[in-house]
Amino acid sequence: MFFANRRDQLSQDLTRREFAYTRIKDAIRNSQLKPGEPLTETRLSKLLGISRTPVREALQQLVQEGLAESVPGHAVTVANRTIQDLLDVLHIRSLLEPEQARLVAEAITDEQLDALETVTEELVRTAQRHDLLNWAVEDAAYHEILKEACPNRLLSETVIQLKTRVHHMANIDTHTDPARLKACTEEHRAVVEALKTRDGNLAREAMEAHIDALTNSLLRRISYR
Amino acid sequence: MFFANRRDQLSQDLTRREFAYTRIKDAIRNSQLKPGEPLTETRLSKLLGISRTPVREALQQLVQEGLAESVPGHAVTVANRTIQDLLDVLHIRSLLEPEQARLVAEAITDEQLDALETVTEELVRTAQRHDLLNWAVEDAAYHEILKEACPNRLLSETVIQLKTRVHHMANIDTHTDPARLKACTEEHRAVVEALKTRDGNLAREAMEAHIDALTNSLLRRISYR
DNA sequence: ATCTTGAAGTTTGCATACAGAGGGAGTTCA
DNA sequence: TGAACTCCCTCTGTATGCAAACTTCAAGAT
Repeated sequence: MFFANRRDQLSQDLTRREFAYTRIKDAIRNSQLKPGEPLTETRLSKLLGISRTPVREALQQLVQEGLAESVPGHAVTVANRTIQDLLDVLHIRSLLEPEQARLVAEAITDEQLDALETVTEELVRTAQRHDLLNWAVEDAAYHEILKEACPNRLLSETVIQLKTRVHHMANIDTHTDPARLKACTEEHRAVVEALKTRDGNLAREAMEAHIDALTNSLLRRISYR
Repeated sequence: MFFANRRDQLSQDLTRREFAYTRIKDAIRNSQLKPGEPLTETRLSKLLGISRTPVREALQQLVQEGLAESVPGHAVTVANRTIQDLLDVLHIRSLLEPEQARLVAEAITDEQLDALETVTEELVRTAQRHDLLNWAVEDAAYHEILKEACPNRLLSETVIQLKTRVHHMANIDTHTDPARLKACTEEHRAVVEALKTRDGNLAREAMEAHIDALTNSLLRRISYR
């Protein structure tokens, strides 16, 4: 159901809009809300126990982030992404993330490196248990650190935005394959190792290798069908 | 004033939200609304002759596009962009647009090439009159065609989004310099010429040269201060 | 059989009402 | 003089009401 736990429903320092936003977004991500499904304002507002106004604003945000689609004067629906969308995102990431890695390598602080180290260890641990949920959490933390360490914030934000756009496809993404998940984690670690040297080119190459691996894994998966 | 002309105020096939959005966006672009200025919902709704609801939604959209900023529980303000923001955008564009040009070169149709040709002629004409307003319109049309012709739509949309993010800085951008405006137009034409050959590498290089020129012009301008 | 029409019930888009948060002026107290 | 408090006013966040648009579905027309 939409709310297994009502405890955090309206925790003090969260506006109703933010509350609705995170709930609906999570529901899309874990496929409780399926692609193409109409997101009726009244239905959601009843489910969430709030009025239509904040729900409506949350939906607008989701549409702008590409997680939902809207035809004016018509119900908002959950976005129906394709494999091609995933490939498109990867293509853009292959242009942005290596450069991001390069910039980060030349600007990262020791504290940030330590933080990355910790996150990487968590990635390894969650990958071993095949704990996809927490792996994704750590992956987000990883990107968050890169964002903080990158002199070009907009670049990092763009990367994150692109990732969230197709995040609800994680199930058909490479991460369902346990072997691939571990390999992916190793690639993350390789990037961190490169960052440690503060050699921009090394970091760029490590990130390139990572995105290439993601892409190839996806392509291989497609060709199997 | 906010509305020199009331004639198109609520033209039939435009929702009030879209109406508010374009009006406020235009006002930000031409500096009728200045950076840091608070965008009070009631004030705007009175100015626009509509209620707070669609204004509020328009503001939300502007915030997500980076043209405005919002502190929760506080008025939305016009974003205060810096030269560094402009440079950051150019850096990202330098990663994306050459690749976009490459993809377009390999997929563009004859009709789209014709359309680009027409737009380019308009760019030349407006540049000669130093008609910045219409030049910007044609530039948008130019990018719109590239978007249509690019197999990776998301890539094109990302580029457009990045451009709009700093579009209201056009005044301190390179375009205030007449010579630079003409040069810029020539670079556009060079890209189109390259696209005509349908040679991906040629198009990529032409676009690279264009972004580099933009960046260098901006850097030169900064160093003068 | 297919297209048109139309009436009922949803659903969106917008307006408006209201409560609580925030900011500022003036006043009190140290 | 300056700090803190209070009252007032404005503004945001949210709820709700209402009309127009849209969907659906079935009856009627071609």
